[in-house]
Amino acid sequence: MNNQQVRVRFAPSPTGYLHVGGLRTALFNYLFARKEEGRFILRIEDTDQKRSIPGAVENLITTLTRTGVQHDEGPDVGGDYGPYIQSQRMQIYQEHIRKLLDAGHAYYCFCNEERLDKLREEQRKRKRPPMYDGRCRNLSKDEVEENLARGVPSVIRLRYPQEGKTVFDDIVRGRVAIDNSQVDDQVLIKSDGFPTYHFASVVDDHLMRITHIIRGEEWLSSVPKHIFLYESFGWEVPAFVHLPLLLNADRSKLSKRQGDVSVESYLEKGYLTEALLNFIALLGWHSADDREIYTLRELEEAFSLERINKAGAVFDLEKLNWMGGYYIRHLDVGYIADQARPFFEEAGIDIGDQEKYLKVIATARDYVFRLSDLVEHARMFYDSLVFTDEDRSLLGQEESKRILAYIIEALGRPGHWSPDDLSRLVKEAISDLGVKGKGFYFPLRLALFGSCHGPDIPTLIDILGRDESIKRLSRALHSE
RNA sequence: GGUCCCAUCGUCUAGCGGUCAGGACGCUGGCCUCUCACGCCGGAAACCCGGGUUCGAUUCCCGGUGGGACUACCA
Repeated sequence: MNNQQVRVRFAPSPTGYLHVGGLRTALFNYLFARKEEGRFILRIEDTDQKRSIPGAVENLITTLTRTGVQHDEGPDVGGDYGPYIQSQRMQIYQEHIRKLLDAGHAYYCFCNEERLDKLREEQRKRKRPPMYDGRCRNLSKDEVEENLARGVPSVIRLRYPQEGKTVFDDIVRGRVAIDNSQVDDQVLIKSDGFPTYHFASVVDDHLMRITHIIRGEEWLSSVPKHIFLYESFGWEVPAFVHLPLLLNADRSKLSKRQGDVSVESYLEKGYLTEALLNFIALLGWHSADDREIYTLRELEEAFSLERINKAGAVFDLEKLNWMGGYYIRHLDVGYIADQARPFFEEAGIDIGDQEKYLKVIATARDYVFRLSDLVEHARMFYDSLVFTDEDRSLLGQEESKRILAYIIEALGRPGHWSPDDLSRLVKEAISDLGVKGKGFYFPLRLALFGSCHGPDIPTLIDILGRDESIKRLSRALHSE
């Protein structure tokens, strides 16, 4: 497969949402494809009828697209190797299982679930690995025909060799060897006629000309089955790349129950896709230098399979938060403002004044790590302020009143107030009134912003504008 | 239980025989500043254990321990 074009795929099952581990897998596939000028394919693995959820495919595509991890071929955009939804490929699986059956690499099995359960239970009790005992492995042709004719429910199993061992090379793990005696006669076709993952993915990966299988480490131990299938068909075996798992804080495989695992939920909370992607890229991959901040485009350039880590990586929310804040502060203000707009609309805040809105975002973004938090840090620029008794007591002091009155009077004078003018005004006020430090700033900030702590006074007045500032100061002055 | 995978600060990681074991998050001290936040500067913090190989092992090999994954007619 030397000069072949690189083709990789992300093959999620449509369970309703995109798992962050899935996004990481998708991202690494995507990055490798871009880096190698190959193709990134999206394939839907919906062979489990029970787990398929309506609308899940659309949602998956929407989310993937939102993050920028864009596929070149898939159910929505098509391609030369479709259909890209497995439930629409039943014919293909039927044809291929026939070949396996004819060649003796697969066989019908009529064991029912009850017998299988009992078998496994006993094996477990005897501390033997739970595996199919091969009862139907050597059924005569007649017996099979008869059972089929009688309509006995059946599955089709892989006739996996019981001797020898399978050795293969994984790009991140190196050489891996597994004894064939450890490998089960995996079900290939379920009693409902649908293929299992193992069968469908091998057939599709071959038919779709996949060159590198990049997926989670949980698949590592089933590679021998897959290799045996490729060889049974006489197909070339693709390269394997098993990614380290994403972990909970307790180092178990990342799962819900221990926090959010759906990409949608992070997006809903207002994490920027830029931050999420950058953060996730660093879970299991790292460049040789100390660089950690990358745009998607930069990742496409820097990525390589060789620098993928072997050990699992804990999904550390703290670091994601930091990165979220970093991106909110460093990306273009206008862009951040646009991205944040839906959150303000949802909160019912009128952000019609674009100039003011931009100034608000420019200030508020110093305080947050997600878009949704921007709302809470911007509220006081839009809503009328609510004072506590303690606030009133501070505002009611003589000195506070003098300060407020002074600024009200000054702002009331005709003319335009630039931020520089406002800084000058503050300095003059301090010297004229003979009050400084917190004694000066706290009442003012409280009156304008609703809190003693926050942005500096010129910034506040500049954002609010002269009229609103005077209004707030006056209200505070008469707040008793 | 069996098989496989993995093992550097709490977390993400750099390291590919000789380094004061580097960076980032978090924590922490300071600076900036009226305050908060941002930002900047500094600090504490790691090579799982035991054998080898070697002049010398975090690094190579073996064993142990620990953790994880898989062990379905789920993917």
